[in-house]
Amino acid sequence: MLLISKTTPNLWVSPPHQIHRENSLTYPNGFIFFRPSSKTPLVSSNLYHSCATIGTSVLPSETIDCKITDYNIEICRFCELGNLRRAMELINQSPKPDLELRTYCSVLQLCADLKSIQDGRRIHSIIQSNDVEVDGVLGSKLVFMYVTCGDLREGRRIFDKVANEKVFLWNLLMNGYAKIGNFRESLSLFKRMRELGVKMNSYTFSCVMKCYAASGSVEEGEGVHAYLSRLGFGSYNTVVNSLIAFYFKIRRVESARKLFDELGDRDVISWNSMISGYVSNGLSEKGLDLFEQMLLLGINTDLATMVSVVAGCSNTGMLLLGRALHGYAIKASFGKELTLNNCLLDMYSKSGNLNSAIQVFETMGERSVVSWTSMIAGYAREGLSDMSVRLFHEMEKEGISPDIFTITTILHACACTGLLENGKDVHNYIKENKMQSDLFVSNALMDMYAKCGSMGDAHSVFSEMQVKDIVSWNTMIGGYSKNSLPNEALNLFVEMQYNSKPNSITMACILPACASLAALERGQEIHGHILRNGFSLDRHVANALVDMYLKCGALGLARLLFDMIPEKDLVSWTVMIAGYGMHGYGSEAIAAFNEMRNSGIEPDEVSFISILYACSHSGLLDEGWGFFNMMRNNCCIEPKSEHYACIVDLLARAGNLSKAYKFIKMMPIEPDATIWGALLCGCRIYHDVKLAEKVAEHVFELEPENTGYYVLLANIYAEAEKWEEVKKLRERIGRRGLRKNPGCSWIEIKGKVHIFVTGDSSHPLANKIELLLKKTRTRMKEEGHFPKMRYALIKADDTEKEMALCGHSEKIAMAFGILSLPPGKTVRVTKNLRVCGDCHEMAKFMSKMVKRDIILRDSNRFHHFKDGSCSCRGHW
DNA sequence: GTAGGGTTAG
Repeated sequence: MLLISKTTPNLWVSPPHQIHRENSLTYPNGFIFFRPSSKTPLVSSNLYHSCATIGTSVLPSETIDCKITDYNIEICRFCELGNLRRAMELINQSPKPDLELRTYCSVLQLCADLKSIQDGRRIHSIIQSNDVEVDGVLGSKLVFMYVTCGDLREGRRIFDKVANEKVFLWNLLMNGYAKIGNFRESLSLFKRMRELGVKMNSYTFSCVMKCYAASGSVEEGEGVHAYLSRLGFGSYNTVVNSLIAFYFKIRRVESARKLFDELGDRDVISWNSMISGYVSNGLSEKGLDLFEQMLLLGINTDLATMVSVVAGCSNTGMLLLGRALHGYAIKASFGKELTLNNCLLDMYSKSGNLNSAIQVFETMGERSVVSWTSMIAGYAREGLSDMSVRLFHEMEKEGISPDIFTITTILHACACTGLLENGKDVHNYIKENKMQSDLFVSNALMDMYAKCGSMGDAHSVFSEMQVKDIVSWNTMIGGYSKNSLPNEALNLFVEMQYNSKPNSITMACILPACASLAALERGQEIHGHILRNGFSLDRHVANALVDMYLKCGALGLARLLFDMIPEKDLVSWTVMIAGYGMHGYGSEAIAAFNEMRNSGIEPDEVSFISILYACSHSGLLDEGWGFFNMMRNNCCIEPKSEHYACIVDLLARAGNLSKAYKFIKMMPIEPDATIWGALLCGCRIYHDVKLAEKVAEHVFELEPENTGYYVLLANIYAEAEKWEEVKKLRERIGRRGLRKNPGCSWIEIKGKVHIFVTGDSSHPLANKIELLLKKTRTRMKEEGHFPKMRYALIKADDTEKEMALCGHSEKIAMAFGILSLPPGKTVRVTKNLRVCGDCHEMAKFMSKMVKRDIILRDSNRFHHFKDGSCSCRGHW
């Protein structure tokens, strides 16, 4: 037996005797589905058109006698037969003053039925030229004709003139406005009705509730609900159906359910409203349960049922049921229905069956903008953004104009794979078609620029937006955070609070900014905000908090928060493992990794990067190799350049420089600058100038603009006192017009960030800082620690070198921290580059001398200095 | 003579 429903499987596969055979279809796989009702819009409108055509053929024009005595009777006869062409011909032939009111009415009715606005206008002008008074029944007919044919403006003009008390016309206009999305006008007509005391009916209330649902007006909607109940319309199923849709729209699922439960005569629309309501409120399972009940109760289903159920299938990943419905739809001749095909296409693409989606797309007869958009989204979902872009151009060639959904989808596709140039083309399209006023479009545009790393462009979109919502702010803040512009992120976060109330997503966006600055106090402030607003239950927020504390050096606090996460996901574990790694707790990282696997969570490629880095920061060579092999052999994850870089790093740090070199040469992928860079770092640690030169050439070729690598090689030369080579390299950097990224360190004290650059003497406490550093140096010498001259990097005598060493920014920041913070408080310093060896020595000594912990975060990892030693144990 | 439910998204 085949199971589709997880909840009540046996109900889906009923034995044949339990159902009404004449009303069902049985499939070889055991599925049984009821036939839908025959009511489909397509069939009924076709039927109408066929009748009109028959009218023409039965009464060809030759059979009409030219000597007609009563034109009115003849015209009305043609109208009854639906032959508008002949009716119009006769009107043109007839002596105008003879035409009667009922004749005008009949022709106008037919014009409305056949949606022939030209003929309708012609009749209107005949009426005007004959000076017939437009009032009462004729006025109504004209309004009816214009509104039905889509000329709402002219219909409204006549409506206002004839001052109608007929509820039918009010309803007609209200619905006309609702259909074109002008809910405000529709509702203002409703208010006018109330003022004038026009007697309302169920049509009025259905329309009004639809408008409130669309505009999301909660209080007004509830008010009208109470009003219509008082008037006794609370039991009309058309009214209740629209109330159900209203409550689902404002996400009051329980209220909708209650109305449905209390509704006496439910029809297929009531059921469909419930199913689609559940599906669009993220409760697809409940929607599918109702569908099941519908089948069991033998209630007819129609196209709309199919559409909602297919949408429910794609949300719950119940592809098996979806496929069965697809087969059924074809047999029930829904196979050509555009909406259903769009739904099926979306279902296949969301469930990862791009090929099935393509098949639906290729075979569907009619394609709308929705079909194209779903297909573009489908390719983007699979990471095939190039295909998305291609399809976008193709649809334009086919004459289908992209709408705002298409635009946001194609922007998302560009964002996913960093297609900045294509994204800019879309931006031009947006400008040409004046779509930038749409909030979704502008938000997607900013997101695209942010993901492509172009924050300048993102900001110009942001600043030009007339209306911003919370998504706009979050996108910008998150963009700055991810693009290493934490100060911009924090500034914008402050500005945001004057305009919009932050939500949990804002928190997850701003925390990485605190993390990258190691701004612990700012981070703690935001943590307070999170607690006060109850955002701590959000998974993303909880993970971002742990990450922030880890990167601010508060490992213990981070672990505490990590332990408090009730359901740790892959991200939580990966963050924690990486945290242990950067703090030098390799074995704890390994323990966490194993704990994660024991709890049933399988590592992905990112968690392997974390664990491999943890191994390299603790010098755990064998363990690192173990994880690298586990990844390839047990987890079948193909290593990427980051993983190879970790292994090179591990080998190089352990001193296996030539092995690392051979490893790079044997890699199945082309090594990038990071991989060679890892080996270059190793060359520095083991002072291998010869290999360094060879490696550096690879690096310079791959990333000629990255000054960090030139500086690294310059340092290797300087440490070997090859001053001539240092000079040459400096010249080479100068020729390329490159400037060295200046080293700087910062420390946060009482919420204020103090930044120091190399040789900084601008600080008010500069003298005291210098004094403390000199005192420390003297004490160090007394105890036999001499300055590491090779780190001075300039050719000078020892006194000058000593002075240059003292000027390193991390030393100044540490000394300032010791002077400014109360005794016993941990000094936390962050540096944008790697810590220098001499500073590292001095930090160890200082921690013992002034009896306090110093935590230094450099660009690579954390160093906890305590009682004269460092947590890195030389692995850095 | 009118209506109520149906697909695409940040």
